[in-house]
Amino acid sequence: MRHSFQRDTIKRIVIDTKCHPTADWVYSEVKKVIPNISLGTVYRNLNQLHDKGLIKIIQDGPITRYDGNTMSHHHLKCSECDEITDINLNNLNLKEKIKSKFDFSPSDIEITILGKCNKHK
Amino acid sequence: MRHSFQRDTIKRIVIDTKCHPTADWVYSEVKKVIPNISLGTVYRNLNQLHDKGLIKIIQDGPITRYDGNTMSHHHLKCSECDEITDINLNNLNLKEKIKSKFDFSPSDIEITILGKCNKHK
DNA sequence: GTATATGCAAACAATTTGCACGCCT
DNA sequence: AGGCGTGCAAATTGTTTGCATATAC
Repeated sequence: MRHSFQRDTIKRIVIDTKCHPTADWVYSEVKKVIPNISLGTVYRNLNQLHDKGLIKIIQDGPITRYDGNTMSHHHLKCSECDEITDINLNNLNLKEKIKSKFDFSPSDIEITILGKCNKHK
Repeated sequence: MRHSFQRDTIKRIVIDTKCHPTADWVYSEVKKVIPNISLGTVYRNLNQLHDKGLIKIIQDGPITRYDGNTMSHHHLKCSECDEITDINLNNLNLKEKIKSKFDFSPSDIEITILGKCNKHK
């Protein structure tokens, strides 16, 4: 992967935010730095960064969001404000349970908890 | 919600299959029974059935799939054959853990385990 | 009779792609 | 020099919507 100012900027923006942005949000942010960047370039680079494992994709219903946190983690999603928060759930031991119970070799586990955050309960 | 042969047929097809179908797959199946049904009708009815809680939606990456199993359950997804399997994981007690640990009121938990099924390990 | 449901086609939104040109190495 | 990256616009895909007609109750 060659160097490009566009990709570096996109990567930095995704990693620097906590907001799990959509491609469109990233596009509008990058434009502040590179006004003539194209949306196609944003998509190509987000996909590329994801393919190389440098960012994650999280599916928020039909909406695709990107996540600069590449550590293993899970998500809380508030049904009132739609805010998505990263959480760590260690010691769940789910992979072992799955392996023994279902004859399936787990590689990754995605958990999303829907509910209400402290501002909306 | 009034009776309609279209909706009944769509509902039966989604409930009778284990394959977590896309709207398009449902469309092609319903056409075998109602050849002149329109794709719009399929979408409208799938959404309506979901709104009434009669079927579930599962998000498979950017692809929306429907699930006739309305019981609480989770999913295994094989990265080789893309097959999605329903599983039950009881006694996880995740809601309690979340509630105490994160100041968040969980209403629903979605777990997808990615990995390889017994045919592909 | 009235409201909901349907078929059809157009509209819409999100994402991808083809192409000519530009820039990194 | 050669190939990857970019901007632009068109194409593609998945889903929704407006409208006139048909159907359930």
